[in-house]
Amino acid sequence: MAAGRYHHGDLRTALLDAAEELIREKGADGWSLREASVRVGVSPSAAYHHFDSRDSLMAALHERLLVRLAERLSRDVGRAPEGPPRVIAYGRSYVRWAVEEPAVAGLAGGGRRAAAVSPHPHDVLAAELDRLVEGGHLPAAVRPGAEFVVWAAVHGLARLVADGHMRFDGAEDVDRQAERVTLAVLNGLALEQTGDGAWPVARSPHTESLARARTAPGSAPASPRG
Amino acid sequence: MAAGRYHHGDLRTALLDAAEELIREKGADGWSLREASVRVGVSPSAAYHHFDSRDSLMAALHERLLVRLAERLSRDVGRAPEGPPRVIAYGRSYVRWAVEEPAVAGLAGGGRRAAAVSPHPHDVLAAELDRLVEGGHLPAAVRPGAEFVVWAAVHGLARLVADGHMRFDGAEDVDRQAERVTLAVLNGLALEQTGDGAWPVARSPHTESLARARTAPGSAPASPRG
DNA sequence: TGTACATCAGTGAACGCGCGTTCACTGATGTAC
DNA sequence: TGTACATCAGTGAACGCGCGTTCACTGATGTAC
Repeated sequence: MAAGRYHHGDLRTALLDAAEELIREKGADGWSLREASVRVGVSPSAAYHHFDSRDSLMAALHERLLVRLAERLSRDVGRAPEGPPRVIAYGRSYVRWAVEEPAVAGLAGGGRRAAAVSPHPHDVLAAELDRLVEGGHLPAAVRPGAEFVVWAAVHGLARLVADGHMRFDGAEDVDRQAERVTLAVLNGLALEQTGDGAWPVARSPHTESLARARTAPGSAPASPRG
Repeated sequence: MAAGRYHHGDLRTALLDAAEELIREKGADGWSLREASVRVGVSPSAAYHHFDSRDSLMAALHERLLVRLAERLSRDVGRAPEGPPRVIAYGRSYVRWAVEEPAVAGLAGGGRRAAAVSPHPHDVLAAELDRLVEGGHLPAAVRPGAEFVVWAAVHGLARLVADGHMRFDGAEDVDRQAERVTLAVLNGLALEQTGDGAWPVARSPHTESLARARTAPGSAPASPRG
């Protein structure tokens, strides 16, 4: 909209869109500030009124993608019936996303650390596992850290399929594999005999920023419930 | 060795070593033909007597890393007692590798497809699952495609830890998480009620090249048992 | 409603950089006789 | 054992490229009066 105007209107968003599009077309490293600028129809220096650097555009894009993934996951989980099927829907949704947008998912999975963003994929999964415990589908004793077990399994399948290391005949078979993996992990978790030492519980940039916000609520950079 | 000689002796290997070292230092994309050449002490054009292009050096390096991983996995699996502990050792070994060499593991896990190489990580895992069935630790009915379930789980943990998305206090906790994930998947697989439709079985570049070799044994580009 | 002016969000030329790759070349090696 | 010569594996200069970033600038916007 509004082509030919001197002021773009929402160049920040437009640049993020262009970068995302380029990533979709050419892979996670296939975009540049210059090319995104060209695509938006703006000079390469214009971006610097909205981002400090290429890296900070990247970080902003990463946050956007994370939120979008989380929204997609909640939507799909919300449509599933109560109990294990909800977590299975999570797995299916996560893997589908990676299959549909392999390069974008590669970015999101890359070496970049996520800010405290809301909604966050981790929170969506954690909430579902809590429900599973409440509903009596998962022993409370195995709950600590369980989201990191499910995440690992689901993420691994997503990446392997997205990178072409694992191939299936059609999207339905990918769905079924996602179901198999998620269900196996869920059933395996339910079987754990948890002694006193239990298992270690991972931390992630996201859980740590939540913990930080809990410790010093006033200075939280972005509240978990926006 | 033999510095100052006009002919290097084994420039091909030296370039692969330098590229690997650079990747270890600066990440999977942090190396260039030029910088590797400088490090070896050779002009940037010398590489072209050994590789067609930057990409073909990358492919050669990728093969080397895959073989090295497979050797490491077999070694660690071989040291474990019979039964499930062997597969758990596989998971632990795979994840340790990713933690110790995150950038290198990132390369190996990247968008690149593996050639038919021997030994291959897939074969090591598949053989262990076969043993599990033989030993009565896993129902034969769930065996088809089981390696792709275990692989997904283990690979996901490896990548998440390597990328800093999941953090633990020390290597021991990473080991334990690898054990937890692998064991959960194994137990979950054992519980599967397999109907007639069963689950889809994935293919990978490696399994496909094995299948190709089986179909036309004469023309196999690289035999699975060198 | 009209004007002055600060601020905002663009332009476009230029910078230095490191890259993969090519080319004509040359020094070292090894084989044939 | 010695020489001629093909082949192999280097050199180093040059290429064109696209990149992120900077700079002095200018056009558009919006606020104060």
